[in-house]
Amino acid sequence: MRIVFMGTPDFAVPSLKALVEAGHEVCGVFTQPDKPKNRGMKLQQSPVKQAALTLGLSVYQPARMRDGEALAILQELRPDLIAVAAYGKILPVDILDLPRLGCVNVHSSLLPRYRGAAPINWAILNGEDETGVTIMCMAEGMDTGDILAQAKTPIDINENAAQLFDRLAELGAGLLVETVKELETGTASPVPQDETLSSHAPMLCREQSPLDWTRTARQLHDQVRGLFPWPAATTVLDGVRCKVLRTALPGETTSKAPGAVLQADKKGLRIACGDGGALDILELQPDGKKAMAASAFLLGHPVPVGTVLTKQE
RNA sequence: CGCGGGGUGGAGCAGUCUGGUAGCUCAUCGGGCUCAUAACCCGAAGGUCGUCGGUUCAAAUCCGGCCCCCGCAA
Repeated sequence: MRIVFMGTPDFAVPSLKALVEAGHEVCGVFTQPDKPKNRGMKLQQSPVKQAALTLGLSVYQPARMRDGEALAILQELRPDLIAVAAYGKILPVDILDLPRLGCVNVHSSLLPRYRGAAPINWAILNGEDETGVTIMCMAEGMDTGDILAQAKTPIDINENAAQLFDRLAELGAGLLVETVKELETGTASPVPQDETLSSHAPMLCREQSPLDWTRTARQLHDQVRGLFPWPAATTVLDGVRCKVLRTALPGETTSKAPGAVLQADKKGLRIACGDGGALDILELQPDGKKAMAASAFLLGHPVPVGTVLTKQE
């Protein structure tokens, strides 16, 4: 089948590779234009672009989808299907209607729940114990199209967003290939989404980073793994802002005030939380430094037991 | 030239402003204590202070070039 693939970040790469490996003719890959990013503002290619070039595929990077140029390219490519995974651009109707078999999207949640930009993170932030991927027909609304296929997966209590990202990217890639096969044979059966169950997962922002120790131990743990690796949960230790990269729930209860340091030595760093629970900080990253074990940080930064951490904006 | 922090024994830091014996905590090794120990006590090993050059009687420290790591912003 002739397929145009549209995607940008790492999440989309497995889907692109899977389509190629399944023997489909990926006649074009759309991805966001190279943008100046990172330290030094160097021009950076998207992960999908890099993968596409490695695979020897044609790459297109239109700045706009609505000015007719993108449509002209697609008319030239004459795809049977457009497969989209985290492309980052809204497709206008004339593009959605172009391919014979339409446009399908890989979305990393169990729609209609967690529509939007950051479904994986929000699933963890909300303490979900299950999530999944959805392949859907693309419609004009944000992630509102009919569902073609879904696959569920449990979320481990200690799994972070980056790990779940990787797993869902693979899960989505496999499901995409299966669904494309069904579309090819005409056995696909689209099911409308139940609007009453829909929820939204907006883009993450830095304001979500500071840990508020009056929250429950579980909520704080979810915040740490849900925001990993970006923007990451943060707290201030010995006057240094630190990203909190990995935590554990020791199951201990305490009567100490929320934010109180219960233990700070080579065995670990344990903080009292709002529900009388406690949270172990295992790994952190001070500003300007590399990630390190919490016990290593303590060797050079005294944090006396009894210190009370407060939420810092 | 987007803004900023940093590179000191294996780890995390101090020392740099105000040049003059390289220090702290932990880890490691040896010994001791103990029913025992990741605990405690005693002792030891381990560093051309990122790199190249300059100034100086003397440079981790002052000056200049280069390499590398990281945060912010996008």
